[in-house]
Formats: sequence, C-alpha cells, structure tokens
Amino acid sequence: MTEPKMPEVAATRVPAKKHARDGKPNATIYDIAKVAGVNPSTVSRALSKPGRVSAKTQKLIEDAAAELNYQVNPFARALPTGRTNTFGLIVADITNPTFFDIIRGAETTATLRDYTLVLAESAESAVTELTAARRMMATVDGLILASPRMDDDDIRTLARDKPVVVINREVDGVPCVVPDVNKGISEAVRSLAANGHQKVAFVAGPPQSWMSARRWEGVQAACEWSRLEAVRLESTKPTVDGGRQVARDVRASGATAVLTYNDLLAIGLMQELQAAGMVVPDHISIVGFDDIFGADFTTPPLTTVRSPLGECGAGAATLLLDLLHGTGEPAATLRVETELVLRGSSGRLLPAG
Amino acid sequence: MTEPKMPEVAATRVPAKKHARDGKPNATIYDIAKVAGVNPSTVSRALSKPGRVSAKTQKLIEDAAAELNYQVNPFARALPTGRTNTFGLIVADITNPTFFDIIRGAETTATLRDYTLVLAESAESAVTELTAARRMMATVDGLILASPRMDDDDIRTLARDKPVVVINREVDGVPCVVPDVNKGISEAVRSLAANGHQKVAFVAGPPQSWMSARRWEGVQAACEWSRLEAVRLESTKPTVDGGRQVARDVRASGATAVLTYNDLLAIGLMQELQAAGMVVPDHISIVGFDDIFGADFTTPPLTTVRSPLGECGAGAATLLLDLLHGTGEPAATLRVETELVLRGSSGRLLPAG
DNA sequence: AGGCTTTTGTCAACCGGTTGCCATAAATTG
DNA sequence: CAATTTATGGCAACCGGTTGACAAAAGCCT
Repeated sequence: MTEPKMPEVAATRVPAKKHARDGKPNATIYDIAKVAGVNPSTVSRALSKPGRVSAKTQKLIEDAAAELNYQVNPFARALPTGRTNTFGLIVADITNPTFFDIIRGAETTATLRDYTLVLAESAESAVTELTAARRMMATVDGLILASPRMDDDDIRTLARDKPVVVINREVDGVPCVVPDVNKGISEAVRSLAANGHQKVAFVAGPPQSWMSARRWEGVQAACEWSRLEAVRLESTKPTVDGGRQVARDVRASGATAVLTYNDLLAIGLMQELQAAGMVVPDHISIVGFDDIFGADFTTPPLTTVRSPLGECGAGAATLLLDLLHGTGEPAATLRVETELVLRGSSGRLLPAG
Repeated sequence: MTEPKMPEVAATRVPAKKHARDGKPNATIYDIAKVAGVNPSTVSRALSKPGRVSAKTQKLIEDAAAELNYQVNPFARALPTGRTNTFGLIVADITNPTFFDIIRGAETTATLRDYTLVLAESAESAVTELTAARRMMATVDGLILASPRMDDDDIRTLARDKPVVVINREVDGVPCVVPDVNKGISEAVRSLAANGHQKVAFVAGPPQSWMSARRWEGVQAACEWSRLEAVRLESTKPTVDGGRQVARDVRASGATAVLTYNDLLAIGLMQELQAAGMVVPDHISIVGFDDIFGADFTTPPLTTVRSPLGECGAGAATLLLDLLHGTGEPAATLRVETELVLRGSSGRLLPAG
C-alpha cells in the first residue's frame, strides 16, 4: 500500500497558510509552549488567568511570548468563550455631528480598556437599525444604541441576549445614559425671561424621538415657572434644511424667542430669518440644543443647551464594561447634566421698530 | 471502576453555554445537518461553495437553515480561513469633520458588500496610528488609512501583510485614493485673479502632511499661471484655533487673499480677522479646503475647494474589495476631482479705505 | 514520618466552521 | 454493456485558543 501522505519528514515545513504575501504566520501558544518547555494549556492559563501558574513558569512563558512576538488570535479566543472584546455602536447618521462626540467618547473609553469599537449606521430607519443590531449581536460583547429609532420592545429583546446600553432615551429595564434636560432648559428660559421675552416657540424634532418629547416637556415646564407663553411648532426633519422650512411658522407664531430640537434646526432657522432681514438677537432670539461642532461658526454664534455628548458616549461604554465585568449590579440609568452655553444668538429684545 | 463522566444518556442536554440570559444557543451547521439528514461538511459546502452540492440537497439544507434561523458564526469561520469580512479604517481624529464623509462613504460601501467597518483613531500621532494599525491587522481583511501620519515604509510593511488602501496621500506601491487638487485650486486662483487680487497667502498645515505639500504646490503653480504672487505661512495646528493664531501673520503678509490648508483654519482665521474689524470679502478673501460640514454656517459662508470626501471613502473601500476579490490586478491609484465651491468669503477687493 | 490539603501542570475535549482526500453513485462514452 | 469520467457526499483533520478533570508535586500539620 502506498502511503497517501508523507509522514513528518520534511525538515522545514511550508506554512503556506494565511498571509498570502508575507511569511511568518504568527506565533501561537503552541510555539510558546515549545520554547518554554510547557504545555499549551499552561501557556493559555499564564496569559489569561492571573495567578493560576507559578511565578516562575509565568515569567518563562512571558519571556517566550515576548520573544516570539506573540499576540492572541482573537477568533480562536472568541470561538470557545464567546468573548470578543468588541463593542457595537449604532448611530442614526454617521455624518450627524451630534454623534461625533458620542462616538469619540465611546471609542476612547473602549480603547482604554482594550475593547474595539465597531460602528454601524441605521440611516434613521428603525428596520435598518434592527437589522444592523442583529448582525452586530453575533460579533460583539455588548451594544450601544445612540438615539435608537426602534421599539422599546425590540431593544429589550436585544438586551436579553447581550448587554445593551441606550443613549438619549429611556427604556425600562435597560441601562440608559440620558442628559437631564431640565437644568439647561431652565437656564435658557430664565435667560430669555430676563431679557424681556414673553412668548417662546419650541420647534420639535421627529415625532418618534424620545428626546424631542423630553425637551418640549422641559420647555413647557420652564416657561410655566417663568410665566412665559410656550408654543410648539413642528419641523419636517431635524436638519438645517428643516430649520429653514420652519422659519415662516416661527414668524407667524409671533414668538420672540425660539428653542429648537437641535442645533441644526437652529442654524437653518437663523439663516432663513436673517435672509429675510431679521436681526438676531435684536429681533428674535434663537437657542439650539446639543452644542454640536460648528455651533459657534455662525454669526452670531449660537446659544445652545449643551448635552455632554462625549460624556454620554464614555458613560455608555463604562456602563457596558461594568455590565460585562461587574458584580452583576442591576441596570442603572446614568444621568448627565445639561447646561446653557450663552452665545450671541440670544439676548435682549429690541423695542419693535 | 466508576465511570468518571456520564455517557450520552441524558435526553435533553443542557447547553448552558453563551447567552447567559436567554436560551437558544444559535443553530450550527451540525443542527442543520441533523435536520437535513446530511453531513455537516455538506452543509458547509452548500452554504459557502455555490454549485458544490446538488440542487436537491442545496434546497434541503437551505430550508433547514431558514427554519433554524441559522447564521454563521463569524469566528468559527474566521479561524480556519482567516477571512473576517471586516475592514479597518484609521483616521487621525474622529471628531474632525473632514473624516465624517470618508467614514460614511467607506461604511456605506462596505455594508453594501456585507463587510463591517471597524473604526480606530490615531489621535494625530504616528505611533498611536501604527499601534492601532497593527492591532487591527489581526482582525480585518483589509485596512484603510485616511491621511496617515506614519512613514511610507511602515505603510508598505503593513501592506505586505494584508491589503491596505491609503486616502489623501500617495505611497509608492500601495493603492491610494487622492483628490487631484489642481482643478479646484486653479479655479480658485483664477477667481481671485479675476477679482483683482495680486498677492495670495497660503496657510500651510502640519509639516508632515502630504496633502498640505500638494496644496501648496498647486497654489504656487496656479499663481504663477495667473501671474499672482504667492507667499506661504505656517500654522501651529490645523484647527480653528490655529486659524486664529495665524491671523496676525496673514495681516503682516500684505496678502489680500488667503487660501488655507483646510476649512477649520479658514474659519478660525475669518473669525479673528472679523473680530479685528476686517470685512470679508471686502478687505480680504478667504478660501478653505475640503468643504467640511459647517463650512456654510459662517457669515459670509466659506468659499472652499471641495474634495469629494465621501467618494474617497467609498473609493477606498471599493479598491479594497477589488484587491480581495479581484483578479489580482496591480495596485492602482484612484484620483478624484476637486472643485471650487464659490460662496461669500471670497470676492472683489474693495478699494483700500 | 505519615497523612492531608493546596499548588501547579498536563490531558483531552470542545467551540463551529472549512477543506483535502476518498468512496460511491450517477452520467457519459465507446 | 462495460469502462471511464464526473458529480456528490462523507470522513477526519485542522484553525488556535479555553477549560474541566485529574495527577503529580509541594506545603502543612500533628
């Protein structure tokens, strides 16, 4: 009978796997084991279970690992354990500056703790969002949803599978990070009241936006407190363009001060009003929300209620890390403060001319 | 002798793995094999090698897969094959709006082809960048470097291991996506010349920036062509703040028109000049680069040389996909066009007052 | 010293796919 | 109809770690 395969004869075996171009197919724990003269499982323990092996062998193994320039193969580790050291972050729109700081905050925190951030976009669609979330669930240890568009129930379902943290929305039974709008709003409204305004308009965001509802509530409450009249206007979309479109409604409303669901709306609104000859803030005061990148590029620079977005991202990542490593404490909601950033677009109303 | 472990007796085995909270530990090809009455390897083939199994069994297996709601375990697949269906994208600064559109462009293209985008930030540091790149290499099929800060040689070394595409820089032997600055710059300079300007300043970006060098070359060439004088000024950093700081140099230079390495510099510069009482564009024209988000928020809105950043990101992802699936064609450099976006910050010079 | 507990390292099974090789069944051919 | 090619499915090894069970070695006690 002819031996079908050559028994280990060849001195230098050709790896020929992976790395189509280079050589050196990355050291494994088996290589380390050989160098250190121990069993692979001992290497594994030395490298992941602190204190499970004696200091002596630990050192031996670490030296060998360093020498071979070893790095764990994440897939090989993920396969039996399910751990991937990876977070998913889903945002509605990657180019919406509101999310920039959230992304950065989450990324920084994750990287600090040796986690990798994977990003996905939902294109403002609840179904795309759910699809992306489902896809991600397979490969991440936990998921952060920033201003999610999907149902509470869908979120809870996801959360049953792996840790999920929600930003900018409160979902029962799921840990959340939400800016507390009240402080910032009341500062804003008091400032407007102090400057002689009496009627305030709020330009709302998307109907399904949880945060838009909270902001409107906050505005109503603060106006009541300051004895101002509050009216609500609807926007078509929460963008600069949407802000332009709502300008006629704003003028028709007779309000002398406007708060908008977000800065984008405020900027568009301001552009349109200025184009129509109105002077900000002499004729009308404008206040946005979020303090996004570019909010101070306008003339006058935009007064806005700042949410600490970076903090939100970092907080969400921290919450996730706690959930994964923590002592199983219950899902807490993390509240962060908002504050008024007083710039030039709001101020004293000039006597009507 | 006592049997140490119970032989397969229990009818319903407790999986008890993964998914600490839910049940249902995800169907595997083995489950499918059982349902379809075939061998797991056949399932594997049916699902990944088109045409390797008969149409009949194919159908059988697909039905079973659908019924069990099967999805491949990416790690199990990655382990033997090395394929991960994942791209890495490294940017210098996640919150720099220049990268937003690049990120989105890459993300969209990747998602469309069933790839996932993993993001990392280099914090503008060459070593952080290299570290991040190295880390990523282990887990991605290919890497996109946007405006990398590291050496050409480091990039080439990475590129030997896995496909790498570079955006906003040209590296010999590595596929690149670069905006061709000439068209946009010559449009800009011609426009300035037509408006009576004679001396043009260029505010440069970081010394190690490849793109900054190209832009300065382009400005010089275009000025020569239009018989304008060009002077170069240095900035401390390519941000709004850096723009403010360079304002005094700009005034001292005597130039009546300024092009800046990027929009951020232009915006900062404009703010500072306006604060000093200068009127844009009556006293001085300002032209930025990139047409970032917010470039039109300023008053006057910023004239800028637009790079199709989204296209760059998408192009890079496409290049990567070609490299991975393609017929091994050589590394090509993809050039995209720039164009002048004429807004209010540039225009006719008013007779000096 | 003998018996008992605690460390420490080894063995082997396992995670869930992929793939080379082979045997068999089916199709093609002379 | 036999011979040969081709299509199809099965077997088993493998990717590179992790981990429960266990035995050898070491430490502790009386």
